[in-house]
Amino acid sequence: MTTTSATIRFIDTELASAPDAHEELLNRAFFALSDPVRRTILERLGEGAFLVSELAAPFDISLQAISRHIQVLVRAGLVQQARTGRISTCSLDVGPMFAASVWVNRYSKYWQNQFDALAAGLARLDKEATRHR
Amino acid sequence: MTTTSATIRFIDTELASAPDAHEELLNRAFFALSDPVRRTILERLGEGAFLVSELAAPFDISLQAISRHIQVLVRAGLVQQARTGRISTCSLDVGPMFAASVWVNRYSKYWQNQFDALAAGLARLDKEATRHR
DNA sequence: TTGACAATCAACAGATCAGTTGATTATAAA
DNA sequence: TTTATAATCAACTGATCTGTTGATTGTCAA
Repeated sequence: MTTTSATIRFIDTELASAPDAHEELLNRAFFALSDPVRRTILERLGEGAFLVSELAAPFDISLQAISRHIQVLVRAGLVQQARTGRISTCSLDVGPMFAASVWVNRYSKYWQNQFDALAAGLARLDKEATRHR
Repeated sequence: MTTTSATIRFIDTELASAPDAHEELLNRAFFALSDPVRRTILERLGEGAFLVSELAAPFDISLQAISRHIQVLVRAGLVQQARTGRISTCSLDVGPMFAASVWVNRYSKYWQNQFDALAAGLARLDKEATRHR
């Protein structure tokens, strides 16, 4: 390593003091994942660390726009930035992605038995409809 | 079953004709998941089928707002609605959620070796920095 | 020192989002 | 038939998103 680099970690005091910080991070993680440009950036970062300008190169939009996309990813905790002088190295932090995966995967069990749940729900609604009659 | 019910499936012709329909569905699924109200609705639907008014009851916002939240979920393919008369039964469709899970879980392998990737990326950047010198 | 480069900041325009209230449609009940 | 209910539609407001261009900061190179 030629230069010391201070890792920039996003510290959101408002977020840290909130009672449901985890939920807010889920909001940001899912929102960050809802844009194809940001997903492509994440895919790229899966291969290793890249500069902002390198990440921006494949896209037709301005460097400033890409910089702000990266800021969204940083605020979601998905990406870390380490500035060394004038360059900023971006790398993946899959922690929040793991949290998103955990949330989504709670539904995988319903994948096989959703018909049972649907049937049960319909039966309950039928009973309610009868009660109203 | 007391009444025949026509299952309403969202057919987006613009989406169907697009070359990257799958990517657009991912956009919508992740965006739909980025709101805590919509996630709560999905959690509830994991237990079975519910009416729109039942889903709206726990929230402090208007029924119209909840109705539009559900529309977002339907457009993402996460929820199906079956109208029988004046009532609309909502149920879960975990297909797009499964797709989102697949996308996210591609990164689980980087969870263990991200340090190697980061190290490799930094080494490459070091080489590039040397080349520029 | 001067100039080029990486990256971010700032201000703006257009689009979308999330909530509201009021009107409307369609069914069930009195 | 009249009335109440379930749900959506329509129009509006304030906030947020995404892109742009122009200016600014900080570092490296000539």
